[in-house]
Amino acid sequence: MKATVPITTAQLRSACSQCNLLELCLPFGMDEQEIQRLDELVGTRRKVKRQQPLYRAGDPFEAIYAIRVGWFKTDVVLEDGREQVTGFQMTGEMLGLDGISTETHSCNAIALEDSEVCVISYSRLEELSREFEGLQHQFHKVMSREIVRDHGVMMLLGSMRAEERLAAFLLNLSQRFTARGFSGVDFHLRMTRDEIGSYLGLKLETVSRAFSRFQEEGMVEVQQKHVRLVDLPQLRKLIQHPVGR
Amino acid sequence: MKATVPITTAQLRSACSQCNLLELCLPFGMDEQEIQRLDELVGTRRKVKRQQPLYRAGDPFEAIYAIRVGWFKTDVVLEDGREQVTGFQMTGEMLGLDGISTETHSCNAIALEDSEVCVISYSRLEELSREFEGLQHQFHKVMSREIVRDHGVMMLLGSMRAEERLAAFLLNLSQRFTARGFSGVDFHLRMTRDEIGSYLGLKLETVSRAFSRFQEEGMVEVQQKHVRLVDLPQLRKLIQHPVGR
DNA sequence: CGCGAGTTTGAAATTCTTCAAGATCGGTGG
DNA sequence: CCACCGATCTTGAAGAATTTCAAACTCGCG
Repeated sequence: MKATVPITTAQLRSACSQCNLLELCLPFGMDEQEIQRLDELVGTRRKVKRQQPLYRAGDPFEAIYAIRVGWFKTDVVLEDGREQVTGFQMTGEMLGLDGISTETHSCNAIALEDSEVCVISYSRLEELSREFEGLQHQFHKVMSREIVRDHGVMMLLGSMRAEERLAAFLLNLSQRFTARGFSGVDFHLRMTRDEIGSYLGLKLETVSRAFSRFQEEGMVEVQQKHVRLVDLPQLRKLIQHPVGR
Repeated sequence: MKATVPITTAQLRSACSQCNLLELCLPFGMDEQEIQRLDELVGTRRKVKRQQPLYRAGDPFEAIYAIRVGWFKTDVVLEDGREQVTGFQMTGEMLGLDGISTETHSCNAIALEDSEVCVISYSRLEELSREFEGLQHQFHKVMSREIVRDHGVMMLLGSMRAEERLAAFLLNLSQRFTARGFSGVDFHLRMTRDEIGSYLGLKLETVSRAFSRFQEEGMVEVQQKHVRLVDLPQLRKLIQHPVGR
């Protein structure tokens, strides 16, 4: 664990105008001047240690969050303890949109590794997006994208079998890593088999077996959390032409 | 099939200010004067016959829709023909939010019975919601509610077994019928077993069997599409205390 | 009255889960 | 530096849930 380096307030304040996540984040589509105004929107950053919550179901909703560095999972927990992971979020992605509807967060957001987020005051965001068409539009797109993503997950959970689900999951990660300039064929999973299983509606053993089968078939190389996608086309085929249906 | 009655343009134009769906729809939270301005937002209504699409995946996105009367399903279809129903929408609910993100609809919206929707120009909605805080806020809530709903469906698909899924589905319908002033214990399903199955990630036979079991246990009375929920508490218990886990 | 779409039911097949036992990894302390 | 620990992961075998296949039934409608 790194020692915490004291930082000044100035450092704590984010500058959207200088952030390299610009195109992935809210400011996309705004002009330079507008983006400068955005700096007032993002009040502070916040660090969240591995396994710690950024927010919890039931917390009052005040802000949404843009991930600067790190990984999170969001999950919903039933009374009887069953957990459903509803998503994994990485650098450049948004968290907290679930809270707008009831002004209370409806899921937990937990850091999968030491992470840092930009805190975006929701009331300020609404104000500013009444002023800037570009911001408004981009924000709506971000919300809509989340809805579309969720439909994809429903497809996965409702219509695919175990190996297809895992293949789809890996391809999705691959695409997101690529979009952020990381390798899309060689990466490190931040989540456990159990968490993947929860997300995919499978038991951890089933996830593990699917990984093993992929490895046997020479599609991926897996060593615990490290994954190498050796045969992307084959993985894609797996989804489009599922065996035996 | 009813004969199409000729209607005047005046009738075709919706008047939000006079609509009895006010509290269920976008205008919620706006004052009277603001709502009058809304009338310019909703250009026209549109009738959609049973089995006909309101929009299809790939269609350019221009408007969102508020259902005045009727029922729809939204679905995503994979290349190999597998269909995943992503939702069932009834009177007072919104359709089309999926299109904002890419300016192209990402799913199909099909009428389950002869229906009628208010067509809400999206660009006008963005304009007006820059002007009216109440409208803006309500619109954001509607989108966020959709996200929360989707998380609920993921929970259902990922963590529940067949009978729990059906129970949750029936309770959800019950609650929505009640919210609209219809009976929440005695209603007519607009969708087939196959569509329910697709939504719940089950085969139609499994849905049918679950219905039969509920009937045997005296929780519901089913006759084809007609459903009577005889023992709501028992149905609720089924979700919270699933058997054998 | 019969047709067809939609539904129900049974029995066999399949997929996934459960239970159980080891294996592996990263980190910790002697 | 190495042995050990807990957490995580893998693998096998048995069991359970769901699907598949097949056949019969029901109901509204022409």
